[in-house]
Amino acid sequence: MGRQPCCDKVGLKRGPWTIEEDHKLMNFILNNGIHCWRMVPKLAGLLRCGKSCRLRWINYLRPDLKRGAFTETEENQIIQLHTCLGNRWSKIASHFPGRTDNEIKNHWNTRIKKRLKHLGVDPLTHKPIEQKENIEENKQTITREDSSSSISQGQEESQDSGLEAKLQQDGNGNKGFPEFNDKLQNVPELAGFDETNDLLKNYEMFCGSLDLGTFLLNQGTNTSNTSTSNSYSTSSFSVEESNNPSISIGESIQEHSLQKWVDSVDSMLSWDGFNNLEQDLFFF
DNA sequence: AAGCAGTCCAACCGCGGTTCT
DNA sequence: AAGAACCGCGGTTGGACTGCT
Repeated sequence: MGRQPCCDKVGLKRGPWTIEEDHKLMNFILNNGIHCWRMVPKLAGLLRCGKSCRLRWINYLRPDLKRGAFTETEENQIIQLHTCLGNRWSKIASHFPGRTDNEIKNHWNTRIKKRLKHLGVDPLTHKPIEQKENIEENKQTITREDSSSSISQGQEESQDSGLEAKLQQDGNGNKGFPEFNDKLQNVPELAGFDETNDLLKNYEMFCGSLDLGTFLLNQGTNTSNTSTSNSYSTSSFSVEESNNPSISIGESIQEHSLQKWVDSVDSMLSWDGFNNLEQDLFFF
C-alpha cells in the first residue's frame, strides 16, 4: 500500500556538495533527464536523498541559472512583486528567468529588507513605519480617552474607521508620505542614488492608483525586451522547462544544441570549481 | 594577531497539497 | 477510499567570510 519511501535516511550524506558529487549529478541529469527525483541519487551513484539532489540542481547546477548580483531593476521588481505576492518566492522567482526562489528569498532577507527599513518602510506591509506607528499611537490614545470619556461604541468605530481610512489614504497617493520623502532625502548614503529614486517611484506607484494588472503586463513586456531575458529565451533551457521537472531536460538538451549550452556554461564565472575540470572529463 | 559581531548564502527542515498504490 | 510517499514551497540554520576593535 502506498508508495516506496523516498529514501532511507541512514547512511546518506548531508552538508555541502563536493565537486565530484556535482559532477555526478550533472552528468546523470544531462544524460538521462529528470523523471523521478527519488531514483536520481541511486542511479547517479550519490549518497544523497532525492530531495537534496533536486535542491542542488535547482539552486546551483541548473544551466540556465543567472549568476551574479541582482541589478537595480531586478531588485525593484522584486519589491514590486513582493507588494502584491507577499512571501511567495517561487511565484516571484518565476518572473526572473535564471533566478531561484532561494536566491530571491535570501536577497530579500539580507539586503532588500534592510534597505526598506532604512527608508522607513515596513517590509511586511510595505507601508511607512512611522505613520503606522503613529496610527497605532493614535488608536491607543483614543482607546485611553474612550475609557475615561463617554464616547459611544459607534463613535469609537467611526473614529477607528476614520483612522484606517486615513492610513489607506496615506498609503494611496504618496502625497501622504511627507516624512517618508523627507527621510529619503536625509539618508546620506542613499541620497542621490538612482536606486533611491527608483524605490521611491516604486512606492509611489504601488501606493498610488496603480493598475497592478497593467503594471505586471508591462513588466512582462519590459522584461522580454531586455537583452538578458532575450538570451534566456533563446537558450536551450527555457524557464518553463527548468521549473517543470516532468519535462525531460535531457531530451530538451538532445533536441537543442548541447554545444550551445556548453558555450553558455563557459561564460558562467561562478563555476570556478568546474572550470578546473577537463572538458572531456566533464562530458565524458 | 586575536576575538567578536555582522553579513551572506547554501543547505536543511517541516508542512501542505498532490499523486500513487 | 485510504494511507503513504512525492514534490514543491517557505522558514530557518549553520558555517564561511569580512570588517572592526
